[in-house]
Amino acid sequence: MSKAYEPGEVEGKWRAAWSDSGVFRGTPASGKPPFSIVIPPPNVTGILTMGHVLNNTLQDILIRRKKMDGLEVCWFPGTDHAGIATESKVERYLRESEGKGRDDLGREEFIRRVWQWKEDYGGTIVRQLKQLGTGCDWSRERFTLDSGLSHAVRKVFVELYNKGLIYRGKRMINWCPASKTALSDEEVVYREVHGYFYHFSYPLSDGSGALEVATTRPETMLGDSAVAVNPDDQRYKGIVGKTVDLPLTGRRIPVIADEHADPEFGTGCVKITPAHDPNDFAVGMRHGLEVINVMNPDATMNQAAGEEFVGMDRFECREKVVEMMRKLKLLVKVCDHKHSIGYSERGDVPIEPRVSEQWFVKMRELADPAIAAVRDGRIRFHPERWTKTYFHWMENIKDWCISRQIWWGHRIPAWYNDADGETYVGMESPEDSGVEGNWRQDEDVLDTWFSSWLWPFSIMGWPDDTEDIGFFYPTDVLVTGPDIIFFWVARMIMAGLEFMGEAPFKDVYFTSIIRDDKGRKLSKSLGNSPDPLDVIGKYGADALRFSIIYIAPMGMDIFYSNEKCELGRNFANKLWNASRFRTLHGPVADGFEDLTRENFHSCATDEKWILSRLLLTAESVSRALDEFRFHEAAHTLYDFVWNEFCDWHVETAKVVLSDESSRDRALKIFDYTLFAILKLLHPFMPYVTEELSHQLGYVTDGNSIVRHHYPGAEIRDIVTLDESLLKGTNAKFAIVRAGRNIRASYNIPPSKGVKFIFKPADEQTGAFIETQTDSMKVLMRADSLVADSKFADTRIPSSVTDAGTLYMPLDGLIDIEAEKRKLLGQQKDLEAWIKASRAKLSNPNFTGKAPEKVVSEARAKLADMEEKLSRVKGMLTSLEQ
RNA sequence: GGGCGUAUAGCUCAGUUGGUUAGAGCGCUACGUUGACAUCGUAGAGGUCGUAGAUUCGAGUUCUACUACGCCCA
Repeated sequence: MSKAYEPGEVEGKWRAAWSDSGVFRGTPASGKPPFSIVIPPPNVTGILTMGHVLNNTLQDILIRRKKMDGLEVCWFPGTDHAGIATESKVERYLRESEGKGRDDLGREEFIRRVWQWKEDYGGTIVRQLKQLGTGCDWSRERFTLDSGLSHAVRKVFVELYNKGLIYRGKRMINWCPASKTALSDEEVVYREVHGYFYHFSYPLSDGSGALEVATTRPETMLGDSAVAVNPDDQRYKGIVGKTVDLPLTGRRIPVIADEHADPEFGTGCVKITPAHDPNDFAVGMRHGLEVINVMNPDATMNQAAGEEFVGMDRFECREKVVEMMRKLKLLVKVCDHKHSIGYSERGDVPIEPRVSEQWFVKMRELADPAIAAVRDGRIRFHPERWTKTYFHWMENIKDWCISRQIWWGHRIPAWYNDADGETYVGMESPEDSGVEGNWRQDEDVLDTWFSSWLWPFSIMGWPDDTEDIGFFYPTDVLVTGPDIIFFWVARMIMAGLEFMGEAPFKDVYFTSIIRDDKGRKLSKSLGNSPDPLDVIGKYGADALRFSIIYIAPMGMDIFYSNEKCELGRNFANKLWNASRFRTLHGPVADGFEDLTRENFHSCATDEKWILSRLLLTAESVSRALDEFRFHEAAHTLYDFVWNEFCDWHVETAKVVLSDESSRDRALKIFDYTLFAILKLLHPFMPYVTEELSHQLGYVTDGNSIVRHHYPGAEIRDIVTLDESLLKGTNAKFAIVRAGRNIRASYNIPPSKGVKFIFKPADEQTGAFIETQTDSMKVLMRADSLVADSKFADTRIPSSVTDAGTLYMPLDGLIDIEAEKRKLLGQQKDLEAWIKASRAKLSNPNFTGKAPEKVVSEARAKLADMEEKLSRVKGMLTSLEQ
């Protein structure tokens, strides 16, 4: 074995082996209980991000662990067509490469090009996921535009339409002028911006004065159809019913009374632009006002805005309007104003509220069962607090605008007969269904999420009654980011309940959000998103996986930097070298996997200790994983491997391994423990654990560690836990540390052997330590270590520990002052402790009200400390002489 | 404006149902390294747990208010 772990050489080999052996292929008829996960489908145009790394590592941990638990696991992978994102990305590409846009090519040709692009570049993220080591069932990979999934989309559309839950209507929607399509409310992101309040004066037509209105969007005045005042506003009592001459337009518009006008706000007069503001639209509906749309779909001004504004961009027009009003002396004032405005998530421009005819899903009816499913615990969120966000959204849910004015996606299965105004909605076209008439299909496609919300069952072949659905639906866990709780999680729950009659998953784990080490969100434009493939190249996939889980606390943001992967790399290397140590002692021990309780009883104390610690670690890891505390499981394993197995067991094993009479047993215990460690770590670090289990001979050629059982409570069938043994071993380690400490403070080189004398604090400890001197001598690099309960303090270097006092007699070598300083420090600490402890124990409230156990422990501890203090004082006295 | 979250060592974070004088990793300091590992070892320095109250025999942990920062919704 090489001196250091080289991930590059190992990863490709096992990736191919896992794929060739079909170890992750789910088999419905296996007779084992199922465990399934559907991947949150990444955008087909995307490349792997750190967010994907975290999310998919977590899923892989679940999958591999459940596989090792003996379940029939299946992880369904696939990609999402990502309508607007993909369409604009490919269009940009086409414009750059051949100077042609969407409209130059026409619908059919453009779609053909997008498919071509998808074939050429769309597999990138899938290849990258494989590099991460994900145990997906790639034979079941799906794409949201596959024919089966498209069939499911049409089926759902038709069913909901027939139930009256999908309707078409003219509503005010969020319009993205960049992508020129409608968006759902969820695709609008609000941003705080510095803007201005422009105060305009609108002259009353009868010449009796003017009304002052304020607006943040002067250009919309060209579409005003009224000025509203509050009906209770005394100031304007006599004015309601009059008209004003709308400047710049030559139009005359009414003054109306409506609750929408807030008397407290500004002048109490508000201009009403029904075509360009959702609130104004509602006012317009109430009062039957004209809806005057003054903009084109790209947010340039149209004919209705007036001849001199036609073709201007809305922001350019804003300046011109303000300038013209100023010249007319109708601009009263301009004030700074901070407010939040909606931006298109995709187009990154302010959205334009726009009245248009769109398709909607009525959500109320679908939401209620979905609320109930989370409320009654059929679905559990982790961390639980996300249910609050979920409930709040679900309880105030609005209808979902699902039509998009783009070409890449599922075309809406609705046809119109212009002759008679009929609408036909069906799985197939009216022609194919034998419906007479002259039909044209709706030009629009559906929101991408309208296919994503079916993912957990469309991926399994729905609406056909497939074997996969029977066995793997509902899935077990969903792992995703909290940022798509509305877009995806909530809607999937609704769809699952509506179409399958059963929630699509039982547990939802919301991942942390990854930020850079300065706390900023990772983004392409900031250039602060590390490429996971570079990281894998530099540190290895296992290092990246382990590090990111290790630093990802549940429900909190992660501050990530590539350097943090050193932790995982060093850990993989540590594991590698512990294994390398093992290979230097010969081949794998016979029957190492079948340890019995009899074997355990014949073990050395150090071996009993490591097996006991292994048992407790395995149980704790299993518990943590059951409760989705991945980060805690990673910490538990890291600490056990590094601080217990490597620091202590490997060192003590050197003693028993060098003795012929204990060597075979020692190898067997070592192999049992090391293999258990590799199995426990496998879900986190699949490559290095697979490699090492083969190199060490724990797993045979052609097999995989993932087919071996995940260690857990069954270790109790072998190990008998013994509190006094665990406690004694801790004392032993404390004494070893004390010995190393004395050596270090006197600069004794490791090559120089020394003698130690140990004076135990009590008989029990003394008896235990006497049985441990062989291994302790090695750990302390001592020529001799004797336990002597009668040893009298003298002027020699020493260290006072809870378990007893350790002396290192070395001719003529003692720094009296340093020893005294050390002891005086200890004395001070002990006296402070004892004082506080006595005060506590002399308080009748404490002894009377605290649990008996706490009081007796405090008394025992005080006695120990007093005993230790007397030893420290004794040492000091002897030094004074 | 409403909701959620966070605040513990220089940095990033652990800290179970309240019960020893609060821990880890990284960084830092000193020493060391011919046998698994310099991607390492041994030892060490470093914190009045955001502020102010309350409950309690006892609060990093529970409650209230406040401050700061972050996120979501309108």
